[in-house]
Amino acid sequence: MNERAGPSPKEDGDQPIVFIVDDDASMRRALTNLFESVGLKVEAFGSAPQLLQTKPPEVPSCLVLDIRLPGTSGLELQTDLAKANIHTPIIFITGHGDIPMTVRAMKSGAIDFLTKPVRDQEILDAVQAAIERDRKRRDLYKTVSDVRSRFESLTSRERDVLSLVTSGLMNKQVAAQLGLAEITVKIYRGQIMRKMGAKSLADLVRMSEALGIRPSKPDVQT
Amino acid sequence: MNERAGPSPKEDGDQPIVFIVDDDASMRRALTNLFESVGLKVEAFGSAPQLLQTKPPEVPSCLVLDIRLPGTSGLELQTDLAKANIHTPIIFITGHGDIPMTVRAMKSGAIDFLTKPVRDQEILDAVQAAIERDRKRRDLYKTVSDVRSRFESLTSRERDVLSLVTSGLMNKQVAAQLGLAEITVKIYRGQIMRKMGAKSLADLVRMSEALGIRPSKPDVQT
DNA sequence: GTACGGGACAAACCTAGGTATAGCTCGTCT
DNA sequence: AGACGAGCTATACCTAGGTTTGTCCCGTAC
Repeated sequence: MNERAGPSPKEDGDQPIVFIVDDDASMRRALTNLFESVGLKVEAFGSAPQLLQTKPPEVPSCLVLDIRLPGTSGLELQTDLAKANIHTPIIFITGHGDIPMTVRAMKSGAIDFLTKPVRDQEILDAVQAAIERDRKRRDLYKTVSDVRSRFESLTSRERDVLSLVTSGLMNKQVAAQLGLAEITVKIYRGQIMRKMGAKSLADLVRMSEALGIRPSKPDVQT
Repeated sequence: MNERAGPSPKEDGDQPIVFIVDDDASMRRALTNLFESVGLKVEAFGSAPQLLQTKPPEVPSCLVLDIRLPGTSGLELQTDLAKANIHTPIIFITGHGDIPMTVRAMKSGAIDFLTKPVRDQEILDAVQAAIERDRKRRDLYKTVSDVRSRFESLTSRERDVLSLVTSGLMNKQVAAQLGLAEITVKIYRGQIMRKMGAKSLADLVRMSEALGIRPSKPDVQT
């Protein structure tokens, strides 16, 4: 069913995966067939703990959850995943949901909440949108965590200088604030540019924005 | 009921307003009393067109909408407001809502969706959260639109230079790309700094980020 | 103890950024 | 026609940014 023919090193490069969690085996089968019919990889589980035992996916993916699951409910699973810092987009499916449930799920970031019977096109669209969102989220995350790891390679003094420089101060002002000589700041600044991989001050400013190193305000003078 | 005593110039400085749209007069009264009891200003309407006739508020505010309204439904009103570029947070109240309605409302940005009977504390919390969100939205909007109006005072050449400078190019590189002399770029650059009210290149980069003037990527070299 | 890395600084040197003054063309508004 | 603003440039001058080479102190890991 799933066309994985053993340890083939290529092939699953960026192939998205749909995870299904539903206690109803016939539902799992139906959804699996549906998703595979449009070329998506699928992994299906009967309960929340089974899903949690697998390692978080490294490719764009989404979850299709029945809200009523034995043991951990779909909503609890959503909370647990959020706590575990796993932000795979979730699509809920429900037979007997109510409005407060829906609101809670949507407020917690669910991308859709479908009621049974689910039309094929409806859930395919939802899955497509969810995977697209996850792809974007992953792209952003990759960029930011790359910058963060560079930032962590800075010494504490270099970080001091970074934050003052990106806040717009001149070298001499940075030096004054840190009680250093201007030449020292210049040297640190060069080291920062190299370690951060920034080609220009503009790059550095953007990186520090991404890291959340804010000075005060998008400072404007009248 | 509404304690506005004529044209008093002070008093409504940043006083938030709750707008209510509900065709049930007794419900309007109950909600109005509830909100006023905690010191909130209230304006209540019986239908969507009545609300649309008033000018968009200039203070943090939120909407409390019954989803079933005569004529334009709550959901349609939400869409209309979005089209009119009015992004006041919306709290829906419903007696007989269903899940697809809820999902649609939440996907379109509603902050909450409550079912009757509504507990007092529940809706007060929702209103508080909505007003807080609107306050933040307004703050951000004010900052960005200030920057945008400065940007609009730039000549087209100045804008060219701005985008290349904030993308990290040196003056001579900007000059080469635009077919100008370096000195010309320097002079435009100075004019840009003055017109934009930027105290430093870092400021200018942040402003261009806020304006969505992106070069390509948070450019990193390995 | 010594080797190593962080932190700090200096002299010398070069490039980049930025201002003031002045002068030119071109199109448009009056 | 004349004034005006955008666009463009030059000379001259000054400040800010940035690298290289070399030196010193200190704490810690081996």
